[in-house]
Amino acid sequence: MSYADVVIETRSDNVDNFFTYETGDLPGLRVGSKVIVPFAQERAKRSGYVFALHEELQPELEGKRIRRIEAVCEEESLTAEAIEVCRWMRRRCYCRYIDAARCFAPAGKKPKREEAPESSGGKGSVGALADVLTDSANGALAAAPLPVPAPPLTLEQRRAAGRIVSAMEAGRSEVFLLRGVTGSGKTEVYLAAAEQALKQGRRTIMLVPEISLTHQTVERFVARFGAERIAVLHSALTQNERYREWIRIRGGSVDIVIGARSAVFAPFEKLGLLILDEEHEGTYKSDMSPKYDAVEVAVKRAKAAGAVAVLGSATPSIVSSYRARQGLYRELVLTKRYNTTPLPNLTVVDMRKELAGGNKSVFSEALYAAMLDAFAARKQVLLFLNRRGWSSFVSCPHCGYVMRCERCNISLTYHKSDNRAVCHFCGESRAVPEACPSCGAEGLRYYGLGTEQVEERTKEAFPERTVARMDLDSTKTKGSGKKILRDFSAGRTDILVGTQMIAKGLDFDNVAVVGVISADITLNIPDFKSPERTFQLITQVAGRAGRREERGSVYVQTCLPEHYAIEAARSHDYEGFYRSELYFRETLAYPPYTDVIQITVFSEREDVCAGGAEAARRAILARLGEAERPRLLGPRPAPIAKAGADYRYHLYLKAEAARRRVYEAALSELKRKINTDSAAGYRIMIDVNPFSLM
DNA sequence: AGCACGCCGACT
DNA sequence: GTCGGCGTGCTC
Repeated sequence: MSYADVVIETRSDNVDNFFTYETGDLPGLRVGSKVIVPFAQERAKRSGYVFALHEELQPELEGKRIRRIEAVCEEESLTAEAIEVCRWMRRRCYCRYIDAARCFAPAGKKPKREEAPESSGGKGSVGALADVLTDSANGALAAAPLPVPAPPLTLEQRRAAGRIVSAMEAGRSEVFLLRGVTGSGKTEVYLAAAEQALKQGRRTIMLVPEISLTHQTVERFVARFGAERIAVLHSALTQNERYREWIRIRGGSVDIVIGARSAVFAPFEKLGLLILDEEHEGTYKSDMSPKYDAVEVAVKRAKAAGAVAVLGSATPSIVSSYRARQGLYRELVLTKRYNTTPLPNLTVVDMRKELAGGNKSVFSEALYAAMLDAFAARKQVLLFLNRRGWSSFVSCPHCGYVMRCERCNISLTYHKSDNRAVCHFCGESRAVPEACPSCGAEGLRYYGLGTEQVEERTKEAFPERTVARMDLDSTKTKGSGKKILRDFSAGRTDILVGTQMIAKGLDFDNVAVVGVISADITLNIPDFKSPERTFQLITQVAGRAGRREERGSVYVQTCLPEHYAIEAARSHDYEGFYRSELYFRETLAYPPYTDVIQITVFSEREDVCAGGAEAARRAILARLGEAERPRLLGPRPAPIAKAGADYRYHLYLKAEAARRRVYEAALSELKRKINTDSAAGYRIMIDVNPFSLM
């Protein structure tokens, strides 16, 4: 007799194990098969996935009723390699088998009625792709692009591509970390690798942080390989289109999938290559359950599929660089800019000195002068500030009262456009009171800069120039973001003020000056990743200055000019930054030396929640030992994100990377115990290395 | 005794 | 999650 271990489709937290069924003599049944099975006393049949096959019945099941698999659904079945990744995801993400399997399962809904088969591709691929490209900022579009041959590569590019290609030729499953300064031609290396995969009859997954900001990369893949064999997965696809694309990819008529985070689960059978562009980007971390990191999934999937992974960035994450230097990844470096444009000249301006010298304006003297020069030369200027709104907090100058969100306990940002104080965490807003609610004094004051205010100050300082602003608020209506970028690209705007939205991926030809209005905002966020983010953001936004043969200039305004992140960004010194940062990470027990595990306890009742969090803390110490005490932080109440949400408490555990399995065993057991205890009144969630510690 | 209701736990 | 089993307690 032959048996299959099946993971059943269910929403319940209680059911996260294998159920053994007789296979009967179903043709095509294998690990990964989607199957239809009877379950419990239910009338309706359930679906599930085969995780293992065996000939002998497990001894503990002797005497139990063993039922039979009713059918196999071949067209929605997964690969054995996907199942292997699911087993890993369950441990790493503290999710259930079925949650991991659902990531690999067809996205979207099966169309109700089968439509007549469309000729080549269908709207899901080429048509929708054209939509994305025509909507793009620069408007360039490729209707039926003809394959473009590869341009000659530089020596560095050839070397990097050569090492990837030879690993692929030899069938070695390796991970490459490709560090290349902005403009060094990483995309050509990706294309060379994809060409090799194609030559070997294997498929490629290309991940980008956000599809709408990466149309240029997409266009180059389409130009090189043609649209018919490429599927672009993007948010504009409908549920039906999504399903059709999944089937099309699985059916083998696609060689290359390009998409955001979730495309890492694309249902390829002969996967040969995974590319992650801008691998340091936070968008690779899922914000929904299961909270996977697409970089980790890609590395795991490459190993399971015997494929090669290429992680590319100008500023690789500290974790990835560390792994490379531990020998887990091969490091490839591109130091020269493709078109020999020199790196921009970066000046750090000490804003304390400006203030001491009587300059209270938004612009340092140096930035102001550089802007005047740029305009004289008919050039454009980008001004970057990573905070939207008018001012970062509203405070009483008499007693120090600060307006805070009642639910989230974070300070409210004043937005002048709608004259309200807004919580950037939950979105709630309030009018600013006439008098201080604390001491009764009249006249609350606005402190700290936001893009709204920078825009207004810029208009005041340069009244003869046109100024536009691009941030979450100015791009809320559909198409407005694209219009802002089009106007700037076409030269109809002289100055573009914006948040990190303007730092990424966009290529402008005529920008001579980039001003970072205040680098301190990102630097002062109380999160261990803030120096890393600051270094990456400055490096990225600096990459927008100067194109072609002209050298751009960048002015970084800060009150902390001696900070190592600022200093390293100034001298384009990735190595120096890496060394300093690694030292702090080791001293303070942060990644890559540990995993920061966020444990969220939630309940309808605050006292139950607080009690549950305390109980969880004690259970962790009991299970993992008192030695963990200094690595276990909290519990403390979490900011509440949305109306009607449960009360939430956070615990953080800095878990030694070397003992990962020990933590996985202990915490998954704890989670299961609590979440299946119907009397507990609270539940827990676990997020490994969360995007933010808020 | 007969039945409604709610909680518990198994589901292969 | 879902359903049946079973214990409790009310009603006839």
